[in-house]
Amino acid sequence: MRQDLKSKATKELIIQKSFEIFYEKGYNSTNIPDIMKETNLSKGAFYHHFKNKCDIGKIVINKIIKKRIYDGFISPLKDYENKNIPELILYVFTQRIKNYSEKEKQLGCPANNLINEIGCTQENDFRVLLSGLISDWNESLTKVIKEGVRKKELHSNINPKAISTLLIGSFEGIRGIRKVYDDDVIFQDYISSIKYYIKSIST
Amino acid sequence: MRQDLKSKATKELIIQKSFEIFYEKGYNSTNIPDIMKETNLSKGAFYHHFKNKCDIGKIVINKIIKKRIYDGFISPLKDYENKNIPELILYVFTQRIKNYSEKEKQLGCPANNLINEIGCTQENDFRVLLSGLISDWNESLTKVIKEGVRKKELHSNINPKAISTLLIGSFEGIRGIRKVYDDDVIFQDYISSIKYYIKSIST
DNA sequence: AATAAAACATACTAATATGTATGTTATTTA
DNA sequence: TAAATAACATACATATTAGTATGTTTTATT
Repeated sequence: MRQDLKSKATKELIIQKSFEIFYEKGYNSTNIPDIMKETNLSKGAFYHHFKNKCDIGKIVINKIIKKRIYDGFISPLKDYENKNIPELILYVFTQRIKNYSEKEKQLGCPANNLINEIGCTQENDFRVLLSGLISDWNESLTKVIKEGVRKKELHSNINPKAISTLLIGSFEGIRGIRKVYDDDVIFQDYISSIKYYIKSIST
Repeated sequence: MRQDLKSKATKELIIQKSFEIFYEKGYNSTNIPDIMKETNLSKGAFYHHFKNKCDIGKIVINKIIKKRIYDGFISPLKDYENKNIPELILYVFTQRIKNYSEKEKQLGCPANNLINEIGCTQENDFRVLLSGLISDWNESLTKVIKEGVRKKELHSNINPKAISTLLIGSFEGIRGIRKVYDDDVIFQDYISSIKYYIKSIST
């Protein structure tokens, strides 16, 4: 195999497996041997491609988690031109929850898990990356809410940024709390409230 | 010193210091030597009073964190007889945030930190204890919201349990997200939205 | 006062971790 | 095709940690 392709493939394998184990065990409880067992490669391979655990942590955030938030929450907001904004927002925040697998329900949101576990304890780099994820999401959602106001589908006296913050915060909070339950009651109540809430800010 | 008093005092010291270090470093990253350095006692003292780390973890939840939630969120709801319910709820969910110290802003909510870090990864005991904290809180708040409906201070067509879930979830979510920021914008937006939200469900 | 037991302290074992140093094999390049 | 280098594997040095075993001191009991 060509060396550059092989190197790239190995790197991506290690990054992907790292993400999965961080997601399942948390960042601090994951160790390099754990990761490399999953890749069927040796520790030498890891340290050939990455500096250390911190290094892979940041890369996982930038390559995997960032993309997940983009694909799941930002991208679906993009083509808001033709759609009813309140419906679009409701869809994004409830349809995903309805489609979560058992594993995703138990393990919560990868981004939120990292935010809560290492948001403030690890070096500052992590904090900046993680806040960047939320800020990107928040800005995209705020833009859509503003567009909803412009189109008179949302009340004009609302605070778009504040609403965006509440939507994102409540979503992440609920996904966290769901982790300690073994049923979907909390999700159902959340969806019920979000429906009501979005209705209340709609024209 | 009397032996039973001494024993009790030592236990309480270890529990309190454990809570503080769990809060600062997270559960998984805290080790017994870390804790005992803070108490100026030896490791032998720890294992004399507690079985292991898991044991102290559960005790910290039951003795410290449970009480914090009770004192901070449940107890203030108790004397709702004489108060306006929407105002009381708004007060509980915003006043606390305004009074948080820098440390509390950076470190987030002790309960939510544990929920997100070890909610599903550790043994089932933790999950049950942590969900119990949220359930107790949720039930107390739901009761108050129902009382608000009865007193016609809140709309009759709302879903009290769902509203309670959204309030708690958003609060915890926001406290988590705040950890990766170094300013209070996210709190201000949250407070703004919660004010608007509570107004929207009030008569 | 003598004995027992609780409250610790110290020393140690065993397991596990990170990161490095040094091999070996595959690929590239001159 | 030979030298160089990248892509790994293996072995190791070091550190850390949980938990135990066994001391010593303090308090309680008889």
